[in-house]
Amino acid sequence: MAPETRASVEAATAELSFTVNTTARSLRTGRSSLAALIVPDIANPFYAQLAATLQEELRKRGLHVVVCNTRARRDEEQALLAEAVQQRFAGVVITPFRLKPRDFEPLTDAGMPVVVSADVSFGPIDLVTPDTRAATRSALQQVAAAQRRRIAMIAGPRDAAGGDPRLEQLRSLALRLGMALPHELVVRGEHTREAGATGFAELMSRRHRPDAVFCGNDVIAVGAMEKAHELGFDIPRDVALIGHDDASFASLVRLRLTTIRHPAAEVARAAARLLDERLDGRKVHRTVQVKAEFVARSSV
Amino acid sequence: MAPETRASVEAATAELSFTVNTTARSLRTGRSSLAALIVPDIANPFYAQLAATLQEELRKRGLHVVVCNTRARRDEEQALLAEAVQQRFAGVVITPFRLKPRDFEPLTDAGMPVVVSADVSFGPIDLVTPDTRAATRSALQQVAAAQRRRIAMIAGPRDAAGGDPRLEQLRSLALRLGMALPHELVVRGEHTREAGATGFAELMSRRHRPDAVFCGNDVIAVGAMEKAHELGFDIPRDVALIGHDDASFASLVRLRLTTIRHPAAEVARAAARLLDERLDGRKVHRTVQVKAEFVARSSV
DNA sequence: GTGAAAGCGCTAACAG
DNA sequence: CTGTTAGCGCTTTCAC
Repeated sequence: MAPETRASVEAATAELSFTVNTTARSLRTGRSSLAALIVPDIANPFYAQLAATLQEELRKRGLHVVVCNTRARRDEEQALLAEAVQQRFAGVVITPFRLKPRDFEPLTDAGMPVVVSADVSFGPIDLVTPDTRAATRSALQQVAAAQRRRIAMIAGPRDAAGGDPRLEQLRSLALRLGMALPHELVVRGEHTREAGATGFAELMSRRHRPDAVFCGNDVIAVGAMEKAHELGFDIPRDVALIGHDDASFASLVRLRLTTIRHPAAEVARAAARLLDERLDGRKVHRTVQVKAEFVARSSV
Repeated sequence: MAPETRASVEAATAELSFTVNTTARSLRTGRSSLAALIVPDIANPFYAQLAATLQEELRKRGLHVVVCNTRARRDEEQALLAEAVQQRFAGVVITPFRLKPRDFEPLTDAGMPVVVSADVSFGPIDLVTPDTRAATRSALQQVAAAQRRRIAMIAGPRDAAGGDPRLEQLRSLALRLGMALPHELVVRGEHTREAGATGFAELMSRRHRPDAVFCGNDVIAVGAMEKAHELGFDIPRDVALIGHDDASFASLVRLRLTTIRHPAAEVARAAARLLDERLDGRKVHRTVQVKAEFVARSSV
């Protein structure tokens, strides 16, 4: 290209503060620079880490990541998949929770690249899946070595798509190692701290208590931990606790951190409100102050 | 609308599996249904919670959230702001780290709604900011009540935009309460666990050790905590530790959780690679297995 | 090398 | 209430 042409174009670009309109580009080329990440709960540090790394990787290809939370609800999962087609996203990475293989057909029919991250397959679709067998066996062996024989699990909900492979695997491996995972020591709930707390309390109220509790993920495990403390159980002396995922917090903290609370949820709500008002036509700028709070815990 | 017309349209819609092309819609209307959230580190649970709530709130208005990580780097912050204009996003919510007020001018000139979430103002722009004064005072009072007088801080980097309001506030309140925050007890680093660990080690190697350490955020505090354990310091007996933000993990764990590690970063990399290959034309589906790992910590 | 023109799929405006 | 049309800003193609 002639250097003078280039210079004149660049001058005009700066003058008019021109930037390409990627919407028009996408319409013309049929290619969007956005990929969707659809997960049950982006506030779960496991998914947050997933989002961070995915974002970094896809950036190399010029793709941005749209993060979508389903709160593990089937209707939201479906709505988000439909939206991905409408938006002509470049691709979708999803951890389905209550979706069925059929739900993906519109996407694959439309030729949209889809990658599923899950313990089990969701049909003829790209899959990233963990091989947890050896790890679960190691966990059981360590439990057995500590003379623990009564295994329990706080598992995910009964209606999750693909069943509960973590539970099934634990059951079959426990059997093989001569340990019991009796039906009354399997409790179920959502992947939340509340479910973990409730489940743990329930398990420890059994006539024959478990001496090791496996959890469907680390969020459940943390709920169980908190309840254990509340009920005066010592972990691991009274009962062993094993999570799933190694979400960042799992290794982190040895005691409760005293802190100055900056309320993220409140901040987000305020930001959303400000954006809303702008979209509704507000012209002058506003400031919202949210109140920080000193939270005294055991590190002081 | 005539019910028969409606029926015929819906039949055709289903027949051809038609969905609106939101790209074309955006081009025509000039309105995008995407808002950007630009933060230093989405893997930091504080920002993950922010993203989750923002997403939920904006969803009510039909907006999706594009999550962008800057890794606290000024060049990435600038690139992302420029990208927001190009993409004609409906709005931007950002926690700037090394940006200057001038960097926002192209956005405001283009009429794009921008909300800043930060401790200090970044010019004539909507702002969500925490009021940490009373909380910091409470923290200092509790520290003083425990007969601690030598305060330290592991602060953020020196070149952060807007200085370090958390440090300034701590210094001025400490002074007012008759406590010392001597210069040699202020160390600086990025908002990472590594910086927290390094900073803590440095502080405890001082001739006159601090008896209370404040941290710029909870990620730093966790790094400090780990280093304290490694060096054999007991918290809070030997030294008090105070964080900032109350990121979800801050209150959670009383001991190190044994878990089965599901490597989120590896999963993300695999998913990105699969997406890549699809975009490059691969037609058959593939499965990637990542290895889970049993991580024995103190809960078993 | 540069210039002109068509058309991506939609919405908004207007005519019937 | 329905049908027609222009044009959003870009990329691609083809002619110069």
